[in-house]
Amino acid sequence: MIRTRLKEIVDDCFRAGVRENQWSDAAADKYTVEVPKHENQGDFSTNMALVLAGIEKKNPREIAAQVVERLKNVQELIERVEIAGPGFVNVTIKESVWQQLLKEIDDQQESYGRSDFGGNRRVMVEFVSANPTGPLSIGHGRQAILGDGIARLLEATGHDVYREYYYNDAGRQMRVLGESVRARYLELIGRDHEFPEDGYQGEYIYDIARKLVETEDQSLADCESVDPFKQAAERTIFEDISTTLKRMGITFDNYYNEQSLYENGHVDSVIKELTDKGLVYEKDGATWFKTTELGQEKDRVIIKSSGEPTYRLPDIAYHREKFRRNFDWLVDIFGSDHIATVPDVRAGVEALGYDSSKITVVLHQFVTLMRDGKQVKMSTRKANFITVDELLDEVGVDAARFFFMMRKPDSQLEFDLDLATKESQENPVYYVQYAHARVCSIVRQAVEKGVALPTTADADLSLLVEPEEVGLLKQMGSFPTLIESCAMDLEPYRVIFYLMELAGLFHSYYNKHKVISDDSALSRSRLCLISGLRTVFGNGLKLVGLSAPEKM
RNA sequence: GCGCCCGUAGCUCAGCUGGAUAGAGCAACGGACUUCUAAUCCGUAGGUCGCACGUUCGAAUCGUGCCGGGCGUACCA
Repeated sequence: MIRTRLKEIVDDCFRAGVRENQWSDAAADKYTVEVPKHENQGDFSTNMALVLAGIEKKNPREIAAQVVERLKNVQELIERVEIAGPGFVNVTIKESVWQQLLKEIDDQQESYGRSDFGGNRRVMVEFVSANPTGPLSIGHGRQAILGDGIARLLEATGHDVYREYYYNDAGRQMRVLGESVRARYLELIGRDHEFPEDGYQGEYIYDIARKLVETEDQSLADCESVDPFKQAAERTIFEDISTTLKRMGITFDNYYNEQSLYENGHVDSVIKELTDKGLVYEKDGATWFKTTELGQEKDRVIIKSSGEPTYRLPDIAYHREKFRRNFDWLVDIFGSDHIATVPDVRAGVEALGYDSSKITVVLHQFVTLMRDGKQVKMSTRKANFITVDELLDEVGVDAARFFFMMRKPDSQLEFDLDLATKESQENPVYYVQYAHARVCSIVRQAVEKGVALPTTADADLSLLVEPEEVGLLKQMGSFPTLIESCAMDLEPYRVIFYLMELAGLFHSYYNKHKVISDDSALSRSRLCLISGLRTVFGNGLKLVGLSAPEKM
């Protein structure tokens, strides 16, 4: 990676300055090497002189001059070094360095952009985790794509990723679900029934009940327990959910259920341990967790006076199990409505002797669905919501993935159905895919015209001197760095922005320059560039789970 | 009330953890297909970065206080 190599050179320069008492080493690790905003500011820029000047109380431009003197003598990589603005040192890289990048891409192919910097660390990504009370909603869709994007990034950077889906099958929600199914079942067989006040009203409840009538006939009419209804609902709904997820290309290594935490005694043992540590007490018939002793504002109920635990308790037990299962890093993807559980879980595992800093929580904001310029209001219980399945029917998998991933998690996501449905033009999904298809088309043309596809060895890469070509090379060269930083920050949306930018550069280039021409030497060089682009577009698209069509 | 997130072009959003002249896409307007796919390109226009102080060589970015929106603040998950 070119930036990394340059950073090493700049670091050497810094250390040499320290050795010769030009400056102290107080600025070590404080300065950066970055890509500047404007084109006339070189390929990379370091703020070392500015940082040093702040510490040493010296004139930044004077220090910059010293930095320049040192870098000037470096033969490797560097074409030109200059001082700019308040004291930036701008470095221009030799064109040949960019051109040689194509060899690297050619060698690495599918693995260009991948790295092993994760060191095979075992990381669990927990996401979706929707309770099986109904079809996946739009909000779950965002989470599914976000979590999957994060998982893919971590895989690409050498982490050992385990995807897990956690669901609550023990609580009140599922009981209400079972009661809702029972009511519909009784209704269908013509018995008296009372629909629960806060029951689930969706049409899918009838479907489940209808199935029960088919398989069980009237045998459940006088059944005391809701369990058969609950189980039937859970089974059917889960089938639906996993079908939907598969449609989006998402699979899990494991589904973990709350019930098992009770069956295996994990919940009890959490209570016991916390009690032993004096962090639990009884009040008003409920059991409380002394979170105030762990830095929070108030204590929290972990077992209700009814005897049922609150969500906190199994959540803590579950996270302790994650630690016990020997993961090095726990990534939780939650909707922002679940934010309240985060401090409780952290406090809980911390109290149980685990290092909560190994948990990273990615919270994402809500999705608002827009149709005809107006917001579509939704509620799961009332069942007037658009499911992920319906969305996929309407806009397709690629558009759904693209739109869900396009925004940073902190922002509310406005999903414009009209825009995503549009088959063309304004729809940004096609912009990137079209770039890939175009690249593939050029390759096809070359083959048809009998132009042998060159390897980087038998092309003169020094012919790639057009500004658009060098610009493309630079963008292609930053791909591996980008993937690493996206993975580290758990931000798949930036991959989308990168690809859009690369596509923009390519489309401009395409409109201005001909790849296959009478000049066979030039054609060969440009075909190498095109072939590199195909690799980067293909790798990038696949990395975020989008298809890379060869024709459109 | 308190906690977290958001506020940047008419709309939807970037802005790489404090840098150099504020960036895209869409919408608007004007151009480019006998030439590797026009699902594309080129150009024009569009801004008190919510407001006000503060921190410093330098702030959209950091701090404080307001304003506006979202989500929490359950013996719901």
